[in-house]
Amino acid sequence: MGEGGDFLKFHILAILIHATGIVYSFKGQYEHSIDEKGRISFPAKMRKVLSPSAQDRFVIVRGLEGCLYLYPENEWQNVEEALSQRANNFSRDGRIAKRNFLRWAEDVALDKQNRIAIPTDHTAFAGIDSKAVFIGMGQYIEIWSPAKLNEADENLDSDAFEQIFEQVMGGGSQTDAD
Amino acid sequence: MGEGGDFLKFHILAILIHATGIVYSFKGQYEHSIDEKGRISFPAKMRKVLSPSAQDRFVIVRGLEGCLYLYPENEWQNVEEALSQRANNFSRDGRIAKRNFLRWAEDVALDKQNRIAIPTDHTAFAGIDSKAVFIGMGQYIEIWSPAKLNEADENLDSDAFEQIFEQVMGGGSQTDAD
DNA sequence: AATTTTCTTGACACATTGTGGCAAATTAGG
DNA sequence: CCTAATTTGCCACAATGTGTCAAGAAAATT
Repeated sequence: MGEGGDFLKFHILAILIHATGIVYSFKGQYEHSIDEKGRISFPAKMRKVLSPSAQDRFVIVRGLEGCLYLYPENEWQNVEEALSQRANNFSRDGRIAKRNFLRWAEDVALDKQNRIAIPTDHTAFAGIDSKAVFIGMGQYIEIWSPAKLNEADENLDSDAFEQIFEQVMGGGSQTDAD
Repeated sequence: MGEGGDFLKFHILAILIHATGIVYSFKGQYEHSIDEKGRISFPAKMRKVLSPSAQDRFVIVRGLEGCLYLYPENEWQNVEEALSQRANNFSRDGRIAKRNFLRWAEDVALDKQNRIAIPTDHTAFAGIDSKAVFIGMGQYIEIWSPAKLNEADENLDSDAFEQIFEQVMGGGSQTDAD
């Protein structure tokens, strides 16, 4: 009952939020377990940050350093735009770049229990078996195997980190102007 | 399906998608096997992205780097337009390009089991025998022999690729409301 | 501290997809 | 015509993907 009505409400809300320029961003870290079919529940706190225009749909893609990137549908459009600007089909390098982006990109969606099914290609690539870590990265989310994440942490040069930290935090005042 | 609410949902969704400019495009990679008659099943996830105006019909043509290009019918029209414009502007090279593109173009269509029959000319050209790989490239699809694809991968300059990757993936955050 | 609500996850059932084998239909050649 | 070769369609099985339910854990509320 009233499903159509709720749906309509939902999208009117989406339009309003879009119009008023409210932008949420992902943050925090959450470790969840994956079932044998590759399904993992999406962190509730991240779901609250999801723009309704994403419609609970994502694109998952191979990332750098052996992790996966999860883009809400609405954000992914920006990626595709950037991609078509950077990588045109008329140059060989452009085609190669485009191919190697898109070939590892797939649509995923939240199910009724708020889980996403990570394709087996991607779990294999990221070395994920029974557990995975979601890390909020602002406009997108990284998904890591706990083991690989530890490795990456160990490789972190803490001096370099402090430097970056200071640079970013020092300039923070102008970032929120919309 | 076939319920009133779903019908409504579908059409509201269609309108929203149109309004927000969401354009589906092919992505992902799928390896399927070919039977001895050259038939290969079209990836289900790509079928979901197909515009109804394509009517399950495609044009298959020799591509660059030894692979095949598969264009949905509706998209092929744009290709022909672009071709005739280029042919006019750059007379001799344009004519050659046009001729060598069109002469290897053939119509294919999904059969009732959602397979396409790749002409033997084309499988021979692409070096495809028992397996083939579909790669979504946005507006069209590439079809590769697994062996040739591996070769092509080896030509990928991974440093250059990471650079492009960062540019494209990072570009999402700054974009304002449309 | 007790109760309610939400979240996570295991378990199960069912739907879809990919593929091989085989039959029917169509085409081509003698 | 009749036969051979090719194309197209159909069925069935296995594997995978998807949907649902419900128990337990965690968090929030009273």
